[in-house]
Amino acid sequence: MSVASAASHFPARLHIIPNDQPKAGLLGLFSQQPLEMFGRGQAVFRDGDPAMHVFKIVNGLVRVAKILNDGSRVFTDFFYPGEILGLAADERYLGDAEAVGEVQLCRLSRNRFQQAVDSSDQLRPQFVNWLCQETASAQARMVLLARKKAEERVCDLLLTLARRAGNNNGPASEIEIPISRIDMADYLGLTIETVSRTMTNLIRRGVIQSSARYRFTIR
Amino acid sequence: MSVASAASHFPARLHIIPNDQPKAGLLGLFSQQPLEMFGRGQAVFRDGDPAMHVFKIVNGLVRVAKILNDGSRVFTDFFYPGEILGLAADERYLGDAEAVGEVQLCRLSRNRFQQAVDSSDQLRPQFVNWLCQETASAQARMVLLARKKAEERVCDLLLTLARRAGNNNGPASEIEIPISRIDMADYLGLTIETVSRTMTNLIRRGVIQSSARYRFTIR
DNA sequence: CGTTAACTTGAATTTTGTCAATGCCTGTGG
DNA sequence: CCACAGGCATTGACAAAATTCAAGTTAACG
Repeated sequence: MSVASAASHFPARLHIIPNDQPKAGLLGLFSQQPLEMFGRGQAVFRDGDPAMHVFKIVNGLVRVAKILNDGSRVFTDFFYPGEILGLAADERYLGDAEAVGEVQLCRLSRNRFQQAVDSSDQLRPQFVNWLCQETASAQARMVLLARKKAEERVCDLLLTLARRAGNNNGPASEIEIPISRIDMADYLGLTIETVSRTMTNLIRRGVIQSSARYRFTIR
Repeated sequence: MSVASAASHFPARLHIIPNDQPKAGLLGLFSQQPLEMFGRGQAVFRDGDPAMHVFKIVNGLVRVAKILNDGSRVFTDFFYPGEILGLAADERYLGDAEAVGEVQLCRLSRNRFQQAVDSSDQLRPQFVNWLCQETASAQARMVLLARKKAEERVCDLLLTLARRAGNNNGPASEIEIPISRIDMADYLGLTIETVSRTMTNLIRRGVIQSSARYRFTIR
C-alpha cells in the first residue's frame, strides 16, 4: 500500500492556514483577547462542563477525547493553530480538551461570540461552515475507524500532520510529530503496540525515516 | 456482557419524539411543503451534490453513507422521523442519503430555510442545537467504531432502534428492524458474517428473540 | 547517574475477516 | 398451485489482523 492511497477521502481542513482570508472574520473576534498558556496535558475544558467559552488555538495542538466506562480513551478530534475549539457545544462541552504539548490560546465568552455571530450576516455563514467542517472531519474519522487497516490509519495520521506542518507549500518533508504512541493509538482506535509495530515497519520499508524522537521524514 | 452496558455513553438523541416542543419551530418550517415518497434504496441526495435543500423525515428511515475507493460503504448516520436531513452541509452534501424502506419526507429550499433561521432569534439556537446533536451522535459512533467489540456494536444498534421505536414510554419490547444485515454491517463497521454470527449468538443466549424476519424482542 | 515513563519486540490468544457452501424466504411465471 | 430464480442469511473452516501479556530497551529528566 502506498502512503498516498492512505490519505483521507475527504477534503483536508481548509482552515489551517494562519491568514486564511475568508475565516479572518471569526478569528478576528479573538483579537482583543489575552493569550493564555496551557502546559502539556493540562485541560482546557472537561466533558460535560457548561460551555462558557470558545477558544482560538494560537500555538500548539489540542486533543479532544471521550473517556469510556472502562477507562479507555477515544480522541474525537485534534485542533490546530488557527482553528476554533469548542464550537460544537450547545450547552455543555463534548469531551475533554487537553493540551498535547505547550499550547497558547485565546478565550472568548460564548455569549459574546454568539452575539457577534448572530448579528453579522458575514460571520453567520462562516460559523455554519466551521461546524460543517467539523462534521466532515468526524465522517472521515468514522471511515478510518470503520474500514481502514492499522497501516492505513497510521499513514493517514502522518499525512494529516505533515499537511498541517507544511503550512502552505504542500506537505513538509520533515515534520515534528509531538504525539506519543498512546495518543496516536487513542486517536486511531488501536493499541500502542500495534502503532509501534506499524511505525517500525514503515521505517524498515523506508516509507518514513526517523531523525529524532518525534521527528520524521516522509517519502 | 449485559445488553445495557453496551448502550451508548452519550445522551440519546432528544429529538426523536414526534411532538418535541422545543423543536417544533424548525420542523414547523416544513408545514406547507408537499409530501414526497421515496422507495427502498432510492437516493434523496448524493455525496457532493450541491446542497440545495433540507429534508424533514416524516416516515421511514434514511441512511447516509460514504463510499470508499474500494467500493465499500460506511454509514455515517441514520435519520428517523421527526429529524432534519441535510443540515450539516455547507456547499455540498456530505455522503449519499438513501431510503432504507419506504420513506415520506418534506423538502425545503436551503435558501428559505437559512433565511428563516437567520431572521429568527428563536430558530437560530435550535439550528445550532441540531448541528451539535449531529456532532454528539458522530462522536458516539467514533467510540463505537474505535473500541467496541462486535457484540457491543450490535447491541448498541438494537438498543438505539428499540429506543426510537418505543416512542415515549421507554424501549419497546418488540420492535421492527427493517435493516438488512448488509446495512447493519456497514453501519457497525463489521462484515455481514460477523453480524449474522453475533445475532445468532444473542438469540441462542436468549438475549433477543426473533419472531419474524426483521422483528425482534429484546430482554 | 539512576529512576521512570515511553517505546519496542516477541509469543500466544482473541477477534474478525475471507472464502465457500448451503439454506431459506419471496415473488414470478409457468 | 408449484417450481424455481435470486437475493439475503447462516454456517463452517481457515486466514489475517489486532490485542494481550510479558519482557526488554531506550530515552528523558531530575
